[in-house]
Amino acid sequence: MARKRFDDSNCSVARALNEVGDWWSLLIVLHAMYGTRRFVDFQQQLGIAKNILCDRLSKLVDNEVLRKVEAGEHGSRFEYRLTEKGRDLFPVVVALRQWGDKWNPAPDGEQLDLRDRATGQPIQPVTVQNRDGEPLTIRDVLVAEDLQAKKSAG
Amino acid sequence: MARKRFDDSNCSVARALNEVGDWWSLLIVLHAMYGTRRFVDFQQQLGIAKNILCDRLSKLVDNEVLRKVEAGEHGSRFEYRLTEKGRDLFPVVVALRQWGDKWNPAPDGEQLDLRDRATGQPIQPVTVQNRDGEPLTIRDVLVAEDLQAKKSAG
DNA sequence: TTAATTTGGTTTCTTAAAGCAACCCTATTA
DNA sequence: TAATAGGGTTGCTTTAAGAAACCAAATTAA
Repeated sequence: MARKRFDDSNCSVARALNEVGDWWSLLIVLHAMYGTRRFVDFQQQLGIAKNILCDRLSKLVDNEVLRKVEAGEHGSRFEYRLTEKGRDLFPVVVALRQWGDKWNPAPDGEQLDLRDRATGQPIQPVTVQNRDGEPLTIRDVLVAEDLQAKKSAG
Repeated sequence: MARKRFDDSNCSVARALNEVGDWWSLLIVLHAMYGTRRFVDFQQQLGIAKNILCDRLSKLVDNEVLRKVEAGEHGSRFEYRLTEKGRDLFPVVVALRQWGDKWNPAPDGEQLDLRDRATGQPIQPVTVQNRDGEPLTIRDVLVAEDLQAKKSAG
C-alpha cells in the first residue's frame, strides 16, 4: 500500500490518524471500551487476521493507547487494557457511533444506547459547544489558527 | 490490501469507518471544513496522489458526505462541498483533533483554536455528557445494548 | 489566434500492506 | 500423555496506495 506516514505532519488530526486512523485500530479501541481484553476475543469479535491483530495491538501499546498486562497466575496470558490516553478516545468513538447511527442506521434500527450509570438516563448527542454549553455547528465557529497564520504570514 | 468491508456489519462504527475510516477521507472532510473545495487545493494541501484523491472524492460523493457542484461559469470546474451529513462529522473531527492536541501535541505547541463566532470565546473540549450536561467518562456509562442483547439472548 | 497553463482525471507500473493459512511454543486441562 | 487454548510468527497471495506520465476541455497569456 505504501501508505503515507503523517508522523511529522503539523496537523494533529493527521497525527491522530496515524495512531488510530486505520481500519482496525479504532475498532479495537471500541471493543476494548466495550470490555474486550483478550487476544482471542478481539480476534473473534472483529474477524481480524491474527498477524494484523498482533501488529495493531503492539502499535497501540507502543502508542500508549493500550497497556499489555500479564493475566492469569503463571503463564503467557495477557490482557490488553485501555490507558488513560485510550479511554480519552471515548468522545471520538461515541461521536462516530452516533454519526453512524444517524446517517447509516442499522437495518434493525438498533442505536447505541449509552446510559449514565448513575441515573440510567440516556446520554446526549456529542456536540461541539461554546462556554455556555450551547451546541455549535461548523458555521458557528471560526478557526483562530487560520487568522493567526494569515497574520504571521502577511 | 484486500481490506475487509464492513458494509453489512451490525456495528455502526464499522459502517461509519467504511465511509470515512481510511487514511484520507477524514482528512479530506477536515480540509473541507477548513474551507477547501477544489480538487487541486485538496491535492496540494494533503499531498495526496491524484488518482487516490479522485477515488476518495467520488466515494465521499457516493456516500453523500460531499456534493460535487459545477463551479465557474462555463467549464469543467467543480467544487466539492460538505453535505449536511458531512458537516455532521464536525464533532468527530473536533474530538479527534482535541485528542491529538492533548496526547500528541505539535512540536510548536500549536493547538486547535476554534472559537464561537458570536462571542469570540474558545470552544469547550468535546465530551460525552448526560442530560444535565455533565461530562461522563467511559466508567460513568453503561451500554444498554449489551444488557438488551444479554436479555434477548438468554 | 496560437501557445501555454490550469483543472480534473485516467492509465500504467511499482511497492507495500491486508488477509489467509499453516505452523510454533508454552500452559493448562482431560 | 495427549489434546486444547492462548498468543504469536512465517510465507504466500491479493489488492490498494503512490508516483509519474498522459489526456482533454477550458482559460489565460503572448
